[in-house]
Amino acid sequence: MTERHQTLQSIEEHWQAVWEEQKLYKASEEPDAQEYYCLEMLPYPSGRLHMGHVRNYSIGDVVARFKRMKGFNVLHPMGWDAFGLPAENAAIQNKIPPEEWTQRNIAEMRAQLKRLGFSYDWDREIDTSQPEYYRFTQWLFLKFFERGLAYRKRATVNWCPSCQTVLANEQVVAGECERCGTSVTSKELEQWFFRITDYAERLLANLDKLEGWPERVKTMQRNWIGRSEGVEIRFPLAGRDGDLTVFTTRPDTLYGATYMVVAPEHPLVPELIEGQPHADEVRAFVERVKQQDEIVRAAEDRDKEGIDTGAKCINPATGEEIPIYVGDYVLMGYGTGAIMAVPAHDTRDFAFAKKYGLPIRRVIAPAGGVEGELTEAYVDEGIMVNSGEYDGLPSTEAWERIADWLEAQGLGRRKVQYRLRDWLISRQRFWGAPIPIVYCADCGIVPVPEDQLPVLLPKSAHFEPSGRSPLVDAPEFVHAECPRCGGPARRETDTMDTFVDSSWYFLRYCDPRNDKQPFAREKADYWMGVDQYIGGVEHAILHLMYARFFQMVLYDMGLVGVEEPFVNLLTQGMVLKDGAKMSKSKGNVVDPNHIIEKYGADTTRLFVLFAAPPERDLEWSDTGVEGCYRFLNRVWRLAEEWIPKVADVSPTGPGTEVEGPHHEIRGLLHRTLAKVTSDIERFHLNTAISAIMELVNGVYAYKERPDADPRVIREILEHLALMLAPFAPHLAEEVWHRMGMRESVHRNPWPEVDAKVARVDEVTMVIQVNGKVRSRITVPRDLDEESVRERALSDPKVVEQLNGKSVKRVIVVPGRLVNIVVG
RNA sequence: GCCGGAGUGGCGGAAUCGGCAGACGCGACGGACUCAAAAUCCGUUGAGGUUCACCCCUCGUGUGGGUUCAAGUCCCACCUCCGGCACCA
Repeated sequence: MTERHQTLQSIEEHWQAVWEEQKLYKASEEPDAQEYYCLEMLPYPSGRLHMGHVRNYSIGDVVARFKRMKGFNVLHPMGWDAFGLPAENAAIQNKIPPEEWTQRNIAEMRAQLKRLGFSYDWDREIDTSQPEYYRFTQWLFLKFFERGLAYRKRATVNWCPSCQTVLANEQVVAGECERCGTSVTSKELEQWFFRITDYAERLLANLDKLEGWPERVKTMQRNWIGRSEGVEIRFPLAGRDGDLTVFTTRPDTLYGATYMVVAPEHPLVPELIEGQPHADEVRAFVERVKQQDEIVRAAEDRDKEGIDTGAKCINPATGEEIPIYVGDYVLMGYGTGAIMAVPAHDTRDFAFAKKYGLPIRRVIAPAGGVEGELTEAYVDEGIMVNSGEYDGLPSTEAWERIADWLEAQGLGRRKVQYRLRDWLISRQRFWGAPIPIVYCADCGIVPVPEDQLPVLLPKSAHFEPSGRSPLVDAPEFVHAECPRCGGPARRETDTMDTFVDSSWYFLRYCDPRNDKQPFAREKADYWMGVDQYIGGVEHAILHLMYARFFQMVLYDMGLVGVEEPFVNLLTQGMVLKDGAKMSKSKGNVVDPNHIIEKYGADTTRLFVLFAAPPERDLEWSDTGVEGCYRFLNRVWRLAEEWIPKVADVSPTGPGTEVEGPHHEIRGLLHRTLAKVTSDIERFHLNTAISAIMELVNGVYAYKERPDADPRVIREILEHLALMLAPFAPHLAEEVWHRMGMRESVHRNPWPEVDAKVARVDEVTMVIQVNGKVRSRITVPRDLDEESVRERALSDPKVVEQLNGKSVKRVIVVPGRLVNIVVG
């Protein structure tokens, strides 16, 4: 093993050097060529690549190399999502500046990517933490600000006590910090937001147009956006002015609203309890609920709690006075923070009404009629009852009629409600793009003028976590001059969420060295949208929705010509070991470096492509890697043995006729080529590889024939190099050159299938009797149905099976099977 | 609870349209080469049955029904696992 291993190693490093020197993968805008933008999600420079990266980038590299050979002008870039917390944590722990730590990691990981031989255009490499990049992140912030899409407000926000910063809703997963897993608490703070909710409808509607996206991801985004149609209804307060507005998706149940519930944080609460006998108790309850953790309050099977405010309002449909409760199951963050409670037809209201002895009135009867007392809420559609003039109507119709009536009375209006919240983008951290804003005592919030960008991060800062940005303690950063009045001013010390950086990087790749603009429109027009985007499904909501939002805003600003950034999306599965995701805490991490060292880049890549289809999770297997290594060596030995013998031979090809076994092996070659081509196109990379393996197995048998035709073997070797090029680029290149080729195999066009050669002349057809396989016959491919039928019926095994029974029916599937139905 | 995806040999996985279930790889077993081993090459390998002299039979794709000449694939009901959302009114 060691000697051969040495050879493969030196092959890889040799070709990597050659490719780099020749800038083989450099992309430029060529108006006449068909462009293809192949993009993989850029990594965070955490230190070293993990197997998930290797898998992601191996898949992308197959696509890029294949499309290049197919004649496309391919853009295949790579860069670094280099801002982020780990760098700052490293600074705190090891006293290394974040910049230095980050650059060190980038250097390491870049070397790993190069060692794996991925076909990136390194001249387009970007680093989001460099001023050349983040000045335009800041520029885009200013544009958002100009358009009213970036704004500041005081709000209850998610706070991660460990990261010491606020988080966007999307970054809270099951009540925990997406990054570190710490339970998230809430804080009331003044923060910067992006008005993504303005785009909720478009973000949702456009999903239907994204035919190249997995249904799964689209569903996740739809759920996240959470559109629902309903009516906002004003309930007049009893015995005083004012009213309480609620949002409901069930106006048809209005007659069944027997009480109201408001969120503890609802602004009307103090007013409602003013002068009420139990005001102090209500106040105490509200305080207690507010203290509770978000997660505790949102916990699944938690008993709902509430208290009567003493205030009442009037149900506009029935004219009844109904009580107003404060309840912990109503959230201030959704709708109006108040609900009309219909216990008969809502499970939550039902539980609450039971607990506090509130009236339950059925207003919708199931189709089968009403029997007995309600034991649980009836939430389905039905026929209206106890609803005045609407009785007897189907509830769906009453929905519309009641909504009409409310609108006519000025008591309500139809409304579309979204679950999506605005994107909280400010972070109380150092290692991010500073928000380009200055606070002036006289002028207020003043944007930094474009010509003063970038707002640079100071060279040094104190990184002890304090719950506020380390920038606060960097006086040279904080002290500023007001751009408007020239007076003393204070610079914004929060930095931007790193998801802002990665929401437009794919545009920067189109024009990465532009120092005047984020990118030139014509370059973006040439390359965008991304023809194939590849990454982990964990970004289904976060990154993929933010990036879509950015693209839409930029589209509205006229900076780009397409509304959606990613035409086709492939979400790759995780890399598992022993059935679990690789993680340091489980101690099941396989370091790509070790595998590359032991087997080389080609083997490493081949294994992650072969062991599972890209979309599925991949179970790591050491012996599986061995198998791939064996296969590549098998190819290598075949080449070593035969290249000397075919050096001066011209290969068989279009127009050459060979017969018998020679024709057969050529047939296998061309059928393999057809399968590999279509398999790559539909991302069945594992079966593409297995097809090549089968071909190699076939050639191993063929080459042992005393009459093996060198011309045929030459044709096979050439095609083998071409087919392997996307999967094992180094070995393919070596074999290719050893056959005397001058140009790179990666510059060669993808070969064409010779359909005539690929076609099989004889096919084996299965003969079934009553659906059970009883025999097989070999027939000429195009034999007509009648003859097939005759041959099948006269087959000895079939005759034996028929044995006097009468043939009722014969089904012939051309080229496949015959089914004889007997009685 | 709602939404999405998946259940196939000892293991990873194949099977474009409803048409030979288990391609390819791993593992295992047997053989060749070798003084021996490694490497390599060649075979066998779903389970059970049968004089496996390679012929043949039965069963078999999570479970139970169904449609069909024919079902891993389509339909109905259910079970298990994974992912997302979850007091969203």
